[in-house]
Amino acid sequence: MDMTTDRKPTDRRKQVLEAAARSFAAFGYKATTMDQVAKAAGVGKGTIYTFFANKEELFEQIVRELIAELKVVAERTFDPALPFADNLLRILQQVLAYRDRHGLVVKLSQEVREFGTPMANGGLEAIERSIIAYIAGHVGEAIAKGEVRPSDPALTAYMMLKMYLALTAEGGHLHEPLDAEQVLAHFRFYCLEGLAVD
Amino acid sequence: MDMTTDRKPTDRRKQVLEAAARSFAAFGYKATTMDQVAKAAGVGKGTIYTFFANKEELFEQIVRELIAELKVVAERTFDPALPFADNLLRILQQVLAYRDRHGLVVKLSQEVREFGTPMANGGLEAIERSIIAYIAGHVGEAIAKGEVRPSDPALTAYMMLKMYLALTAEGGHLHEPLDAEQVLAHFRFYCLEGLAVD
DNA sequence: AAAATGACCAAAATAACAAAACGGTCATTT
DNA sequence: AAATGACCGTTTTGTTATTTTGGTCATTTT
Repeated sequence: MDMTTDRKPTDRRKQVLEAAARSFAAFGYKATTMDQVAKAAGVGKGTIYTFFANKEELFEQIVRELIAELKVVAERTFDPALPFADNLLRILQQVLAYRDRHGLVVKLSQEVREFGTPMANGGLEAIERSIIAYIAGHVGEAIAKGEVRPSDPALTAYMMLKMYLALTAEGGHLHEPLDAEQVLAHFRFYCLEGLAVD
Repeated sequence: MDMTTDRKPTDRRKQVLEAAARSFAAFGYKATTMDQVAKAAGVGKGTIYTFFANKEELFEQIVRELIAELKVVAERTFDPALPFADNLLRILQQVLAYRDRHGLVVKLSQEVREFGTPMANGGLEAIERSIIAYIAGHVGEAIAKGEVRPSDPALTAYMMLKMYLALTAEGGHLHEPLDAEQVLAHFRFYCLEGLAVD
């Protein structure tokens, strides 16, 4: 019997997790207090500590759940019938769009920019690492199938994410923003085809 | 007669510039005071304001000088006989190495990380923009000569810088550091040749 | 007369201190 | 046995006093 997924009449653990998820997304890591989470979850503060050793572990669990959601989005987007490049573009687009619309990620990004909260930064890095690891898996498969030239899958996945982000958000004031179509076209150009003449 | 380059027995303007350059490099923008610069330059504080309207203009002049130095390094590295790809790699390597060894850039980077000083950030962005603009010029020429496939030179230069930085510094904890040779090989692979199979 | 200066000022940064809020514990209650 | 909230040492925040800073300008120096 799995004690973590079990639905009791009053599932206090789930209540805590849901209240914490809402609070971290609304106020960020630093401004979320354990008293607040306890009140929102309708449990005593001490109860939280029967499930989670401390605030950090509670937060890490919330981040783990978000990463699992991202994986679901990615798996739903992946189509084995499509060529690697199309899957890559579709997955990057879907996963990053989901990520950027997710309240928790938006709030944590703001918190890192504004206060540099180490925990918030750690959470965002964990999310980024999981995206890279997921892409790296597909890159590895594509290499095995001979769809792309051999390389270190992890490094290639990292470079792809960085390039995609450079074309979309991060560029900021250094180049005028590109619409979705332009981003896809440029990503194909820079990352897949290369600049060299034939 | 050029009053700015003229060498008088006591060239106060130059004294101020040199003292300011040393101070900004040693203490950053915020922690450099005008009293300190005046003392180090051996002039009265009021004298600084006969040459520069305020602290910001003095700082901007120092940054302009650094950018000019970077341009000299780049021009010295550029070899018209070499193919575009080789020049690009050499220039990126030389310019970024010079930049990263320059006390002012190192200190300003630390200041931005630690305090987010807007002026320090603005200075670093000006340096980055000037590097991109310089590379863009060479990209434009390479396109005209048919050495690389057509594209927006400014965007391409921006992407090249981002990729190079992703392979060297910025990667940080997300991939193990690569030595100079590996960086060059990977940069060629990702940026110039592309991932697509022939 | 022109250039240079440093005492001076309002505004901003910092230090010092008091008060409030925080994460985490545990004796007590349910 | 599970849940709780009053409680505790520590950290964070709010407040005020003090210092420092960028910039000016009447005076001095050249």
